[in-house]
Amino acid sequence: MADYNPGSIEPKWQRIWDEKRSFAAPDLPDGRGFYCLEMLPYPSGRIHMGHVRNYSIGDVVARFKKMRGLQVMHPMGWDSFGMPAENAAIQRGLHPREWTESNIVDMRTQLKKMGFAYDWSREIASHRPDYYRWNQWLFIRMFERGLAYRSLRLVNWCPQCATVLANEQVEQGACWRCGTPVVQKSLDQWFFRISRYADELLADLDRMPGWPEKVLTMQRNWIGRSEGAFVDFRIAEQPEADPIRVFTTRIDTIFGATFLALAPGHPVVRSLLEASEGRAAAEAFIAAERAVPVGERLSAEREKTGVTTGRHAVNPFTGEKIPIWIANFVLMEYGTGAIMGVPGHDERDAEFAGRYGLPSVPVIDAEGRTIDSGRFSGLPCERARGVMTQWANDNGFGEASVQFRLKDWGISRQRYWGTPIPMIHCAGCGIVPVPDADLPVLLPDDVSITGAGGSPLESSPSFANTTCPKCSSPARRDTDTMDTFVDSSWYFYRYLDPRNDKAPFRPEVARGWFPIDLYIGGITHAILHLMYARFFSMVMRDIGLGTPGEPVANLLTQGMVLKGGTAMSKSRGNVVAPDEMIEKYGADVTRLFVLFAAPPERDLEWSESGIDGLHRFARRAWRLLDAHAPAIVDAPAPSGSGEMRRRTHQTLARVTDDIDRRLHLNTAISAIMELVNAIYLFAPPEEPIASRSAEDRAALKEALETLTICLGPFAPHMAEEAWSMLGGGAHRGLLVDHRWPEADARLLTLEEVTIVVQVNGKVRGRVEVPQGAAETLVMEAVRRNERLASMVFAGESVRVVKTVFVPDKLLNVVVAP
RNA sequence: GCCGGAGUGGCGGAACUGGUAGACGCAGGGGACUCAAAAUCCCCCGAGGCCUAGCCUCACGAGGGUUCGAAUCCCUCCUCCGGCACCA
Repeated sequence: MADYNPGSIEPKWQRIWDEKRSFAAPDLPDGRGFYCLEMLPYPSGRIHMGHVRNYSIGDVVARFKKMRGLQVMHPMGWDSFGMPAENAAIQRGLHPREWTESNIVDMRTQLKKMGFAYDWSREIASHRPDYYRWNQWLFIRMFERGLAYRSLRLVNWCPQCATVLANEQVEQGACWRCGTPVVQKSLDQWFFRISRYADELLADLDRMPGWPEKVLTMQRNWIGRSEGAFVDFRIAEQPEADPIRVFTTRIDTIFGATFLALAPGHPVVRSLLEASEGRAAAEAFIAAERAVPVGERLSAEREKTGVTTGRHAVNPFTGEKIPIWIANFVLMEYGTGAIMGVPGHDERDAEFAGRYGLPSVPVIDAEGRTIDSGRFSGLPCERARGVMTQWANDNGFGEASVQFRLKDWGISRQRYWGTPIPMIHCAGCGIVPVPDADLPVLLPDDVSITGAGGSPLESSPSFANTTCPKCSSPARRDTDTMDTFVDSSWYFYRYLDPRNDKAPFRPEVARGWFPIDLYIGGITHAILHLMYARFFSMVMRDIGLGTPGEPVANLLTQGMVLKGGTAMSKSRGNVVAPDEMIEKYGADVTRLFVLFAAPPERDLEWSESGIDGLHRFARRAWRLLDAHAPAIVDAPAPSGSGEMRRRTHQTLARVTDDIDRRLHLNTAISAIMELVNAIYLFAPPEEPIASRSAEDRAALKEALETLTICLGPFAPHMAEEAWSMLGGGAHRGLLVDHRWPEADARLLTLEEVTIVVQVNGKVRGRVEVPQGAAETLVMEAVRRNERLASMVFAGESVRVVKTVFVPDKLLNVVVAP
């Protein structure tokens, strides 16, 4: 008799799994592979409860699939480039590399203490040259295909972080990291042409049943496809100049256009204003707009203001001259930066027109047909759009067009702790990629990291100064680094071939393991990371790396771990440290709690009494196993069909289905709890089992073994210890290598079943009948039941209208007075 | 505003394909063991009512509908959470 002591059994089994390389995955699966992936952590220093939850969910699935006989790929690594390392360097004078490496050591130790079944031989870390070298290699391949390009662009600039932010990193006009309002700045930047894949990224979403609807919707919104048309408006005062092109989704309302509006940054503005008396006022307006931070500029609440140019556009459909305005609500970033204003059918245009006294002309009637639209009058809107677009096309002043909200991905960062962009700027040759043979371009060490603006790499002469690979004359390296989202966009391929120094990975391993069977991570990555990961997979496919277009077959977005209703965070002081929980309860109980307290996709409220409950359960299960194991080690296989056996197989069936099909890990655990309760009643630990019948002992052995197997994925250490006790010692194989059994279907059904009897749909009683009994037999039983019979067969007063019979479950008798 | 998700006991949550609403756990109550306590084990635990060994009525955000039967399907509405949002 030994108390449940996780402090001793957990390290013991962790060591044994490690020594036996229990979780090593083959480079290539033999056709029965399962890739179970969890989002890799940033090595901030400590594992938090969110990690524990995320990785516990994945670990249950990985261990279960392995026991099911699949070859499981379950790797772990580090998303180890990023700003916190630089901040630590500034604050503590540590080199980002030292800080990062030491955090990795600490966090790896913590993960190992949780007993996660990772193949640690595949561990990767994105800050190491053998990883980021392939970021550079991929960048150059993308450059060669026009997928990486340089462009001077107004960018989102965070004054606090002194860096450029992608649109995706701007949240309500503020920096996603520090919350500082973002401003506009014009900078030469590298971009990835994700827009080239917009159609594919969108279309695939309709064929991804393994992703949550929520995420699919978020991605659809983000891509923001809209169908419409370009229409060219000539400038009345400058008939020889290029016309102004607008984008509209409502060409059917063009007869109601009463003005044309340009974004303040539209390139035509300059020539338009030449010799215009409104020039001074217009330029003042444009200058004022430029000073407005991006976030404020894009806010829908902002008042719509503008200024007239004094020029006019000619509506190609009507020949009418309409005034050209510059308006703050027209965005250069979307469409053509120019719109036609239709106050009659667009709220924003109406607001603007109202302010400046521009007319409003309705051109759609109540039935949704065009009116006062010349030869196009009387058509339903939808049809009018097609006809009018065609007409514009035929006459050379327009064409159908599809616009996307999705912008190309700006990846240049003026930071130190990231992948150096492998490009060289030569005065004679222009922009030249670093030859593959010279990769990786290493991050230099002679850099002072101050946190001031600009790229830290510029402060390293040894880095910045180089020679042109083409002409050998002195040249300068690009001193920006890549957005760290690049690192995490393809890491899951590198796990498959982590030490390959010839290529990012071999195409055959990607083909063999992909797509990822289950990817688990936070909903916070629903857009950014998961969109980029899809994009990269498509790009790598097109480069010929053997990747599928869609890398992830099934996605699980797990909820947050809350305390007191809010996310755990240092600033709120409501953080529960996983270490302390392991110390106090052990890894198994910690795992059980985070899995039991809520279904995986929902938020989970941390509760001290809740974890106590799971601790109680673990000890309870342990007492049973510990008390009975010696007496039933040699028990034979059971042959009967008693209640204990039925409960055992029922539990096995439920747990199997809950993990395999439903991913309802909380109900799987509750099923195991029910089995423990049932075994307690069948064979309390304090009553010796030796005096019971052989069949009882056999049934108990089966129950305890099944309990142990079911506990395996959830509380693996305790289960492994119990497994060795039930096998009479360590000489039987490990539980992690044991085959997960099938429930015996014959034992799942009862000989006698309880049929619910309803009268007019209300439950009125129950009758016992043999399993599979026909309706007539059930009716007989009802007739024998005094109470039910009085309701159903009360002579003249009631009449049975019909019956509804569900075999082995329910009989509904419909009666009328 | 548009799009998604969700509303079930004191609490976390079950109820999968329309078929006994509240599994399992927490909190609470009672009992057993104990000199006592802790630990442990067993039982009770939605609300109201009555002719109180039992039975009835109500109850799954609100209201309607479909159905023999609805937490589950349909319609309308309310609330909360999340995403997008001057995107033409």
